[in-house]
Amino acid sequence: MNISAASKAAGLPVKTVRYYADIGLVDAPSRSDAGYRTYDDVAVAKLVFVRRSRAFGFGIEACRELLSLYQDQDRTSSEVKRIASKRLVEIEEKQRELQSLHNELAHLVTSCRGDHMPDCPIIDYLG
Amino acid sequence: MNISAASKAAGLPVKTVRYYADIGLVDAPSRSDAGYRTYDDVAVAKLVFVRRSRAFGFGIEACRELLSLYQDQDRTSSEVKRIASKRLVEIEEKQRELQSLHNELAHLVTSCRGDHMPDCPIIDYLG
DNA sequence: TTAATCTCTCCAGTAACTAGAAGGTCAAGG
DNA sequence: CCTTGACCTTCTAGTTACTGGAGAGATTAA
Repeated sequence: MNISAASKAAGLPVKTVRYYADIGLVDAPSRSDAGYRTYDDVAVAKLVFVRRSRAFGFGIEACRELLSLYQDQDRTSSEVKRIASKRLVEIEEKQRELQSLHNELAHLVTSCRGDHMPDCPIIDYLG
Repeated sequence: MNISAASKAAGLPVKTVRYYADIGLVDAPSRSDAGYRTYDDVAVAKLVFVRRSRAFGFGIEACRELLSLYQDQDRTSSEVKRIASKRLVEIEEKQRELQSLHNELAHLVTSCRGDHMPDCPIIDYLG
């Protein structure tokens, strides 16, 4: 498989596939005589794993840890759970943050008449 | 006022105060004989305005627009409301995204036993 | 053969700062 | 007068996770 086939199979842009090997997140693929990267199903599976992990918002370093656990037959589920729980806490923190932003901003937007006059509670609040 | 006093008054790091002038978000301050930046209350008020806008998650370009409306006696509140509403929509989109992430991840974390065994629904889901 | 489509590497840019280095300035104390 | 420490200056580079593009070589189909 050349890179574009692997890219399609993994659901990642070609550039990203190359990037993940560049930073050592996945193994550097073997090369054809012409220097083309060649991928097999195992390599693609790892790329898919990373894509799904990234979709949960895990950072590259967390993906690195998860991927290593994925490949480790002797892993314990507690290690995985610890990493996932940490991400969950981050998500919850972000949710609270956004909720509070939303409350405030929604209030301001509602109270702004949005007409041709300059008076505006949003600007007043910011200034 | 030198930069550190302005920074404290505005509630922004010194580096950020310099940065905002570098990118033309706020006016370049006047300089003392020695080349020190000097700030007055008006300049500080604008920095505070930017800090509050950024706290709502407005991007630099949005801050630029808001700041210009702030200083424009002939603004209409509808322009302000349009920008704020746009941000509100972004926040809501992000909230939905996080909610769905949270649902999925919380489910996985709950169903993972987190013990010394390798079996793990989180890893299974990712792989 | 030739044109289209891959692929390669390398460089630069994105958002919004932040860290640090090297060096000039200022006010207070001895 | 001198020093010490806090402050200021500019400049470069790093952060996250890619993404875009240039220039050049490889492969494939007609």
